[in-house]
Amino acid sequence: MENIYSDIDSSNCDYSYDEDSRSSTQDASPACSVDSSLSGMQEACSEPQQKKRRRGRARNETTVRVVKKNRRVKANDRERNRMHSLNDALDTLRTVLPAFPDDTKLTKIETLRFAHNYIWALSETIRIADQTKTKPMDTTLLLSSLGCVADAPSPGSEACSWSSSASSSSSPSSCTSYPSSPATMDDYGYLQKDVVYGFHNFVPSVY
DNA sequence: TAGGCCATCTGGTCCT
DNA sequence: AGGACCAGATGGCCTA
Repeated sequence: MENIYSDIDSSNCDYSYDEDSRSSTQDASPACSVDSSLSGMQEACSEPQQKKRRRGRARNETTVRVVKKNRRVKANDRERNRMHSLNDALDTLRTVLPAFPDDTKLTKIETLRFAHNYIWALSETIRIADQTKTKPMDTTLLLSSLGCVADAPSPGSEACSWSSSASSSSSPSSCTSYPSSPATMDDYGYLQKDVVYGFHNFVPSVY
């Protein structure tokens, strides 16, 4: 990607990033040390030799560059914080999702898909519970409604697998193909977890 | 070593 | 004008 500051005369003050260290944030250091506040950048980079030539115009150009650079650095900082907050939200989301036995951290896309399907599963649970209000709660029925085989063991057993006749109730649009879901999630390959149980069967969202 | 995931930078666009 | 949001590009790290 083109660096907007790459046209800066290196004999003057090289504000352009080192191409090799550009992407590493913390250690991404421009050739001319620039902190996020950019305070004192001009002073640190300007030299008496440069002050001599094309004084007025050069200073304007430099000022413009510094202003641009300042904005860019601030924008980068904001973007970094924005992404950090997004990651924090994902972490929070992970904490309310059932954990995998091997404690493997879900990737971002896995977290979103899992959450999506988990919500749908819980909604189905509520729906079935409402339907059977007059009867005592039946775990087997719930599991069946969630797509697990009728004789599925309790969550925690890896024997719980998708049934080919899952609930016909309305589900999120991306889940409409659940009834035709494969017996094993490996067929989708969305999540390469060896041990999947209970609600984890909902991880392989059909997108 | 290839591929997946991730963090970061960057410029464009939209919104306030 | 400046901030938020977004998507593309890039490079590092890790794993099969």
